[in-house]
Amino acid sequence: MIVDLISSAAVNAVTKIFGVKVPPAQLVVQRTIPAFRNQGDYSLVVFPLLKISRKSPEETARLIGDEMLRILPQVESFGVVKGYLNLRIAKSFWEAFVEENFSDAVFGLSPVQSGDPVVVEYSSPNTNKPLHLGHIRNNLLGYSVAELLKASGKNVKKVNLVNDRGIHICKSMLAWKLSGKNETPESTGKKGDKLVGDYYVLFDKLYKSELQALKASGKTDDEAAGASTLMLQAREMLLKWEARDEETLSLWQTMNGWVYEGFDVTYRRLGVDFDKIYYESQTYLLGKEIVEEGLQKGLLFRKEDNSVWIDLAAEGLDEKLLLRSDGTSVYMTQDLGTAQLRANDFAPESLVYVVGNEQNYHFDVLKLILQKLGRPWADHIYHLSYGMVELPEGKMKSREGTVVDADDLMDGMIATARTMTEELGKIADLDSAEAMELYRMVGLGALKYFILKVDPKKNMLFNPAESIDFNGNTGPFIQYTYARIKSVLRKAVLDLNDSKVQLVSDIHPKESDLILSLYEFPATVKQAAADYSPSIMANYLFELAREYNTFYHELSILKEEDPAKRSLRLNISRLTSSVIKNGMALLGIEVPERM
RNA sequence: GGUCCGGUAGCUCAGUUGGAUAGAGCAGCAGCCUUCUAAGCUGCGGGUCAGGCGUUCGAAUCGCCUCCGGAUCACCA
Repeated sequence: MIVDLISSAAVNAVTKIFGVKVPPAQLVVQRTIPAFRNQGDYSLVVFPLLKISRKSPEETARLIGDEMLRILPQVESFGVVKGYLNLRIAKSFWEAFVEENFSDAVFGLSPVQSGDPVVVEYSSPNTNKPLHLGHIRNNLLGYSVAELLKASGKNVKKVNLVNDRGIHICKSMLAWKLSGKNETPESTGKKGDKLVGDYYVLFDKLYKSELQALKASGKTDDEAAGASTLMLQAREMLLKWEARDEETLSLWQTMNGWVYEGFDVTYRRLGVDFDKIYYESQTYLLGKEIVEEGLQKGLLFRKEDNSVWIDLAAEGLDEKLLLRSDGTSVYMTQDLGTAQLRANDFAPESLVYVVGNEQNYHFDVLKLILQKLGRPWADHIYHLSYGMVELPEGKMKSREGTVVDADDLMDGMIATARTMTEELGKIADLDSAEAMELYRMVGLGALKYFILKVDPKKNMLFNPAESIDFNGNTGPFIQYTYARIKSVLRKAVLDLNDSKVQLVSDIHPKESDLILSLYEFPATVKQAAADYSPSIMANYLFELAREYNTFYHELSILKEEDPAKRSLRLNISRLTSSVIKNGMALLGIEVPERM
């Protein structure tokens, strides 16, 4: 990297001039701000060196600049503003960069390594609840982070953990049994996950009216809850399930099967996938074994009522329950089992959990328990904690019907993309299948970009009343830029073989801005992966597209007379297109050849 | 109350390990299609970076305090 070259050359220069070897960390090299781009491309901040040089900032910068010019052939000239040494990188360096990479279809992407895998868990749905906007954020983040890690050279395994058992699942089963009239996805035409979700809601409704009736007959809240026959039946059903009762298991399998079919449809549309799917019904028993192990090691303790706990007061946390008094497992028990299973399955380098920030405490505890149990891999558990998606009136609540359904939202985005595209009327010659494909790409591109451009750890706002934009800092803007480049490239087939880039004249500022940005793509991939932050990639791509558009507007490409310039611009265009395509793919966003 | 995370333009958001005059988009106003795709480009207006104190040559960024918002502290998941 040129930044590293500059940095180490500066260290040598300082050593030579002032006789002091400074740590490279003290030297800040950054892209020159637009106001001084006439002086250089990268800037060295010399303020930290004043104590050593004991000269004015300008004088210090000049001395270092002179020496840099001598020892670093990539530096062509320099300028000084206050304590900033602005270095102009030689034209030949950029020419060589473009020439080397313009046709590299995987520029900036590292080949996947075969080392120990990074296991990324995301999605993790509850089979009672159809996917909503919050899940969309989770899925997009998880998918994108996994792709970014791959692109930075990691061996990545994407896994999903399905929350398929427990009292809540019994509730929807019970409601269906009591008043389902044998409805199926086929008989109703409903998506399986929606059908089951409806029964979950129905249970809640029936339960509430039962409570109402009990309270009307003079019972207190607690008494009513205790007397509820519905809740009693749900508990009985859970016991039957744990006892492997055939009829219960069969209903459970049938209804979960409907849900999985429904989820698959949504996952496919979202474009996310998994290498392995775990089910809590298959991990909770292992969790119980781990609790047993903890008891034997004296790490956990049993209360008089038979419940099992861990005391984390020394770590500043509370006592935490690991097994109920009736011996059944809780959330934490299952997650212990799941983590162990994953460690057994993959011998992973690290375990990444994409889970909302409401569970920060849970993951602190999970990691701590596993560490105390002596699992060395527990040190490499990382909770990628992301913020909630809020509506103008606050958090989404399934109970209050304020959730934004994932399928509905995607339908809406695609419909808007269609309206918009038809109004613009540029693709009248596409057949209907191609057109539908374009609407899908653009609609989903807008949605995905809207979500991924925000820093994961921050809460974000979604206002259903204002539709997601298609202009400005949006997915479609970047897709449009791609389609625009491809249009130029289609018309330039012959010129593209001309791969030699040798300019007689200077590089235009718009060209060098763009090249500079392209040059930074590989580092951006690494940065985004290291920070688990797709938003870094999203914002980079927006800047790149914006720079391309100003470049496109100010300079002609195909009509440029000078063949060397034409060739350079075409090659820059081609490289920009592949960076956009590859970068967007890391966000799970497709780009159209035309739009 | 304890712990954690936020607070940047009217709105939605960027802002790398502290670096130059804090940036985009939307909304508003004014321009640009007989010329490679106008989902674009150019310009204008818009800021006490919640507030205060401190560290530093230099603070939106680091530390302390205060205010505001959110999450969490369940024999729910």
